[in-house]
Amino acid sequence: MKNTQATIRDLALKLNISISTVSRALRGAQDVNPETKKAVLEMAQQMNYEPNKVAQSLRIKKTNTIGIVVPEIAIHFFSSVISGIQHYTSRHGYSIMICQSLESFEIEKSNIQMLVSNRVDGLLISVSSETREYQHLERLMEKKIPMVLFDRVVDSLDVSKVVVDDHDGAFKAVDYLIKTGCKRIAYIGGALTLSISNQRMKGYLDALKTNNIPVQEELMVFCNEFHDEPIVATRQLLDLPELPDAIFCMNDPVAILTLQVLKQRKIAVPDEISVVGFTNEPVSRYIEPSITTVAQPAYQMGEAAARMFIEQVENPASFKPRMETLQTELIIRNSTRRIA
Amino acid sequence: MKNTQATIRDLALKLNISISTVSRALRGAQDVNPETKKAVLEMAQQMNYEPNKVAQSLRIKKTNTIGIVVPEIAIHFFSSVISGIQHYTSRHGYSIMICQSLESFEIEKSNIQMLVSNRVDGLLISVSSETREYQHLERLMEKKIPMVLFDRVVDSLDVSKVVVDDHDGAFKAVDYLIKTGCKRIAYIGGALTLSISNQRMKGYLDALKTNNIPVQEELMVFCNEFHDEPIVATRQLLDLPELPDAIFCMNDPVAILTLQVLKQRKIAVPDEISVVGFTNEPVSRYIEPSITTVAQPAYQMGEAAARMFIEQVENPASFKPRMETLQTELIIRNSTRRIA
DNA sequence: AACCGCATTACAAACGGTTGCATGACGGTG
DNA sequence: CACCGTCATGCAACCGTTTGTAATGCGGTT
Repeated sequence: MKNTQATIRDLALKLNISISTVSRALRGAQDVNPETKKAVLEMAQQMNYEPNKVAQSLRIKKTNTIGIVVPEIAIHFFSSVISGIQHYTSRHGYSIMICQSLESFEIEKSNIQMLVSNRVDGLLISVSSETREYQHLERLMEKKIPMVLFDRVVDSLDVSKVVVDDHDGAFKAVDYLIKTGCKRIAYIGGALTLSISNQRMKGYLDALKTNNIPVQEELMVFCNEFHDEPIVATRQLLDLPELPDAIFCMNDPVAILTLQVLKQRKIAVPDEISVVGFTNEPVSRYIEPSITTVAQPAYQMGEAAARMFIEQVENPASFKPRMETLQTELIIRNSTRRIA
Repeated sequence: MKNTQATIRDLALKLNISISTVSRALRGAQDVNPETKKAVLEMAQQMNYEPNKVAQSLRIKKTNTIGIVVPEIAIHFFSSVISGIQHYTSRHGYSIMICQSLESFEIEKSNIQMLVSNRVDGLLISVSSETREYQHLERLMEKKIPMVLFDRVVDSLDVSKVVVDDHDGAFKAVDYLIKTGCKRIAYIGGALTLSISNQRMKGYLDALKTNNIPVQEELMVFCNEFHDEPIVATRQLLDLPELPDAIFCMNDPVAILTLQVLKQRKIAVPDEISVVGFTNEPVSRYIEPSITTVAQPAYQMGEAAARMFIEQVENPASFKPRMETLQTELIIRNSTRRIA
């Protein structure tokens, strides 16, 4: 943003024509003499002119920038989603501005405020695990700022969403565990305020029900964060009078911690206890034992969210919020027994 | 960017005072009556006013946005660097705009152009592996746009840089291998156009030299990408008349591929061949065997780059480009033998 | 010669802020 | 009473574009 940057006015001065003509020439308008146009383009090239998007944005009231809020960028799942978003939006001329909430509600709010202040054309958001009020999102809706929620969505809001079929993913995982002969299947989940936690738990419960296995309250534990609590949770399960024969973890990081505790206690996986994760983080493939997990199509989720967003901005009148559900895939590895 | 957003003019109208007074009140200027100020702030609150940063940026010629270009966001190392950058810059009021080059020179150029067009206050760049001309960066320097290169830097340019002591890291790794008794140590590296490849190779060579081990050309192979070529490279090494007793890989992904080939060929690690990686990706800790690797302080690198950048923008006159070198740490795991 | 239509170009007003300078009111001073 | 400094506020220009509308020139008609 230095004075070294040429402006449209500089070009006009040099060529001795008006600013508006230069502007029209640059954007290839119809009613400008081919020769003038040529001269302008050459001069632009020569003076190394770069259009000032800030001025453009102000004038046309559109920044061609989209704001993204994720809990943490360094989590593989989210950076993959972002990749997907970027792949799609960049081809439509959008830049992206990224913020991390670091799972803090306050930071999430200020992130959004900042993005709105920067007049992004819309927002793609995955809410923090701390978020349980939604006025900040409702305000966006009032202001008619296009928004798409992904992965960590808010059920009660009538906005566009892209999610994974968490219920089905969990169901498939637990159903598989049962087919391998497991009967006492435990569940380590997240706070039920998060829709995904809820869905995964329901999938777990439904799989039990479908297979006529009674639900045991003692086999269900919940964590608010996924660094320390899962360790406590696992120990709690292992201290039960009767051991579980499988543990379904709500995501891979939890599964990894669970495996560590099992290793410490010298419990054989999968012979004594099977473990299943969720997400298919790259690690889960390489860890010993490799983890059976429910793969989420992160990149595709990003693309889908981006697609919905673009539809929405290009067609604000006719667009109706909708929810898109992506399917998961159960990836069978070595932390579970084989089907007999 | 809808008409639903209140402007400073709307506030002025409502309060029946001038635009400039509102502006001054909002930014807490000195010479505005406390009461007026209070009224303005209240009205702003009430009307849900959000300053338009686009207009601000245009006027003050500063966007408080910084552009980042990385090869790929979904690589843990880079997303960690970005985390570090964001942590530091957000506290200084900067937003970040992120682009991925996907290791393509052309995309890298267009990324940079786009960011310049958006008038970011500066750029933090890690160049693509394809990049071997630097006019696009030189142009930035001519335009006096602050820039900091990190990790994948360009030696020949006189700009600020943050790197890891690749030479030392490689040296420590190879030296350790030698201390564990290895004598025929192979190296799988990247294209020497990348400064980091170069430095790591030199570290390898110097470690051999220091320990009076002759360099064998046949033990050094180079890859242009890290998905398929490392597999070929490893096989090539294993087909030598005399097997190596260690392989030093230029990064963890290569090490993982190497381990796979070794597993296929049923060669015991580390008993027959030791393997060392570089970067300390999270996977390398969990894979079997866990990989001895040279840890790079990614997050700190981001912070350092951000710090240098801020210094530069806040103090453009006195700032001199400099290079900051961060130290690595050798993390010993199970892919190498113990020191006797 | 006056007029018209057409292609091309210039003018000027926005967009939403910031900021130097002028203005006005007011109390104090000589 | 004229003058002055201070405080608070308003005016207007500006940032770099876009765009509706007016102006210009010109060849062709009547």
